[in-house]
Amino acid sequence: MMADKNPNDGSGETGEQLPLMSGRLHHAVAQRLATQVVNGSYPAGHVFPAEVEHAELLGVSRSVLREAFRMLTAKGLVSSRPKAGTRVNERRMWNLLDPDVLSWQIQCGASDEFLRDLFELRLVVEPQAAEMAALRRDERQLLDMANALEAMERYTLTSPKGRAADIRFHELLMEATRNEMLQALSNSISTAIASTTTIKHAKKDSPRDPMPEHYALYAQIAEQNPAKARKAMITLIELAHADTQVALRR
Amino acid sequence: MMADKNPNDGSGETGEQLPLMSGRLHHAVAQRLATQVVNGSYPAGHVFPAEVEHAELLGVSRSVLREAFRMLTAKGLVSSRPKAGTRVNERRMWNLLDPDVLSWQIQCGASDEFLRDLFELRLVVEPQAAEMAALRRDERQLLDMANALEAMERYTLTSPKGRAADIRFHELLMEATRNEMLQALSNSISTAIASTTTIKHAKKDSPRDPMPEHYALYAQIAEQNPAKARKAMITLIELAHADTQVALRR
DNA sequence: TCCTCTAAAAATATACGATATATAATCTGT
DNA sequence: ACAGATTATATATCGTATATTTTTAGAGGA
Repeated sequence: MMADKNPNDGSGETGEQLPLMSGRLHHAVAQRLATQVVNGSYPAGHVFPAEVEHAELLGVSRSVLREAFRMLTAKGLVSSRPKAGTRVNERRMWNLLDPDVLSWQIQCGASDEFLRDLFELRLVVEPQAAEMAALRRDERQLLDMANALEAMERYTLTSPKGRAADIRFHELLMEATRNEMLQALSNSISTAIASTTTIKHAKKDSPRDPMPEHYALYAQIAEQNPAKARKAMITLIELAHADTQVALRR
Repeated sequence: MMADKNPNDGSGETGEQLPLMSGRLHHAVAQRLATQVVNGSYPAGHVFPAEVEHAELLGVSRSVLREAFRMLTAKGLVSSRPKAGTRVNERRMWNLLDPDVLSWQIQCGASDEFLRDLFELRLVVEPQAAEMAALRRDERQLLDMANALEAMERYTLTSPKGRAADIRFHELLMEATRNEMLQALSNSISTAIASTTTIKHAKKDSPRDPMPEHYALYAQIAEQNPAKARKAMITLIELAHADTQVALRR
């Protein structure tokens, strides 16, 4: 982008390739590096080439490379010190709940343990959240949730609109808990899982209809019945988990 | 730091001041800006001055300012586009669970709702985590937990060593859940709360002895009794919450 | 000979500055 | 209301200087 004296046309001098330049360059570089860190190409402790050399290798300016590394640093993936260079942090230093880190992990072929952990976390957080939502939701939120479900049913999860409605429903549910951090947590998870949903429904074989459990959950939120809302949420998550496993298994 | 032709001596041209230069400059700038974003000095929608002007205002180079903004962007605090400038995002875009964002919020005088949300989240996550830990812990973890508690009792929470032991105990507990994301979540929260603990125990008036509930929790983990471990954890969190409230109330 | 401490050196990220270009908002004329 | 020109801005590159940390070398002592 922009000052293209030595343009990035998708092929760096040594055969390295960026995803063909969409959006900001530093973002593309960050994504590329992050992906390789997350998928283990660069294991913990790995030291990257020196800035000048590395920038040349990638075919980008040093500033761009530095800004890319700043982003990774902000997410705990790497750290850098003069003389020592920039190195990959141990996994326990990563911000695993960061939306980007989450989506990178999924892009890099989510491992079975990753998916297990993710759904386990959902099972910890969201049933409790459903309880809170049942107790604290107001009429406006309830109405919006109904609308979201209607849209979800009309467009189905095979279309982007339908998936957006699904996400919207979960967002509203979390908003109803009136706990900002719970919202942040659950939204990270949902959007991450949503990207797997795309895969899930990409397959031609018609997947199970997800509406019944959604309506069941909605009904209990409407009834302001926390215990039943919790159970409905557990059911919903377990079905989603099963679907995802089946879909990714092939 | 470093190329100091127009050095940052703690007083920018227009009276702006950085926290007197510790560590990396872009980090200091990022911290300064983030603090002001988080505490509401720059409300959502606020547009920062243009890069050149802003850099001059802060008395730093453009690269430094840009890298600082990259970090804030990575944490969802701001976003920037050509011509439109760099602006503060709405709160729901922020990565509220990011360790830095969390600690910035605490530094900027955690509001009552913030603290309420935070402990509510703990009450959602950690009792369940205690259950898992009770079921999955191994002997090594149990031994380390015992050692941590011993150190915590010996040094007490008034000393850094004692607080480190407290954190270590919680880390071990989360490690025992064998769920990386649960670890990440709980560690973010613990370290954030730990910084308030410093405040809590800075006051001279001797605070309540926190050891009994810690030992009670440990005992149930050792017994591999998930139900009782859960209850013990709930007790622990509620006591900690009460202590924190009392301490910050003055 | 071996060890410890200190000082020099080297490697590297960090920081500054000038300049060019792409991008998106705004204005302008149809 | 729409298409094109204008403009403000972030984006991107390059060159250079400096601080920081690690490594190395040397001096002194046991």
